[in-house]
Amino acid sequence: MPTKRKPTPPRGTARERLIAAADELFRRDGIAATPVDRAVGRAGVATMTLYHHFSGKDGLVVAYLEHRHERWTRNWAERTDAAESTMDKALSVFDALRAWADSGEVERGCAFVDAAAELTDREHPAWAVINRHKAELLARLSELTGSAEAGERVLLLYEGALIGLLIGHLDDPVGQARAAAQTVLERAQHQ
Amino acid sequence: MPTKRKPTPPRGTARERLIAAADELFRRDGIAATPVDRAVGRAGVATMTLYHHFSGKDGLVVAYLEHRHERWTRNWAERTDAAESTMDKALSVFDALRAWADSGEVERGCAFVDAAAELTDREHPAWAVINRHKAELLARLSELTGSAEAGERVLLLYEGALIGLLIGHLDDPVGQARAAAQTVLERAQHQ
DNA sequence: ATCCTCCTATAACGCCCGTTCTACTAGAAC
DNA sequence: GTTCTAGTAGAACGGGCGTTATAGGAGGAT
Repeated sequence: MPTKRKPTPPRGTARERLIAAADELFRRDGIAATPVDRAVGRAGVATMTLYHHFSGKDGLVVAYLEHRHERWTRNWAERTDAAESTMDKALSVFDALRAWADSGEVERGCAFVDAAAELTDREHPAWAVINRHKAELLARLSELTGSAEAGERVLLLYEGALIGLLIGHLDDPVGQARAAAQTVLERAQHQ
Repeated sequence: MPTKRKPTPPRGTARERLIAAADELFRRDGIAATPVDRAVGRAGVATMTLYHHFSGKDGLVVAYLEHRHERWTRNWAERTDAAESTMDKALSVFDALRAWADSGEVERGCAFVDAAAELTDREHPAWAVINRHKAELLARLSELTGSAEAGERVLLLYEGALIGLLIGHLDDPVGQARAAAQTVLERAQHQ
């Protein structure tokens, strides 16, 4: 167990710094457009260190997406817990998204949508993470809304909001999506 | 005016064949992952021909997106014209999308979303086409639904359906989005 | 017949990228 | 103090890509 190895780029193990650098660069510039050397330089480690910790660039991409998934899941769960009514819990995904967006994390939309668009080869190991992320999202939304159909429709609005954030052609995609979702849910329970 | 130059890859001018090849390859494999030589080979023209007709790969990307935009606009307009009620006209974007998807054009979602995710540099000339496409989409939807807000909400559902088609984690994203949009529009007019 | 335009064919240039090799270093564990 | 682990540094390999240069051919227009 190492106490501290290299204080140059201050905190964390080499592995953590690599993931943090990938998180920043893959998100901002895209996966294909980010050479491993740039991520390695940003993390302040040697090139070989990447290959000691991951299978290669693909492995780093997988770790990056898993890291995103964990952070997002945690962020969303906090919002769900903070909500009081059943309706607010079902809509908490939009509150989490707004907080995410306000913190500047989403200038470029959703990491998983971007990755899905970029990695056209479905055999790429990252697709397993993408599929898992979206499946868990749908499962949780179905649970919170009380029906698979309602969960699916809220998910559609959530993903529409993500595109709105990516392209930036709408004033307030998250607010509009939340309002539309509320309408959809009210209709679902009045019936 | 040439009558016919080269019958090897049967039809169209060199320019048209280049765009057709780009349309196929950029869509299937992604823009960055498609080398110009492959598009050139698919079109059955010489490499230099690409540079006679376009400013380079970027120019071909722009032409590719413009071509997509025109085809989509035509396809959608046909569905709108075929619809009878105001409601069906407002929802015709989903019928157009379903026809598009059934014809196998959308195995990988929306060309504009993919391009937006891939081209992280907003200065890329393709972004002008992306912005124009989404702006026209929103304007037409607002016109058909009768309000900017309703248009925006239908657009969110449309884009959610696109992501559903890209990732393939939903059974029937287009049908669910259409049904949710109908709910949203009914609520909008009862109020 | 000559010109002009469009297109072809091939090769090359310069650059970037993912990965690997080799040899080395510094601290922790024992 | 020796051993082990994790990391470092730098160079190199093999391959791919966008673009350009050169030289030439084929067909309609005049």
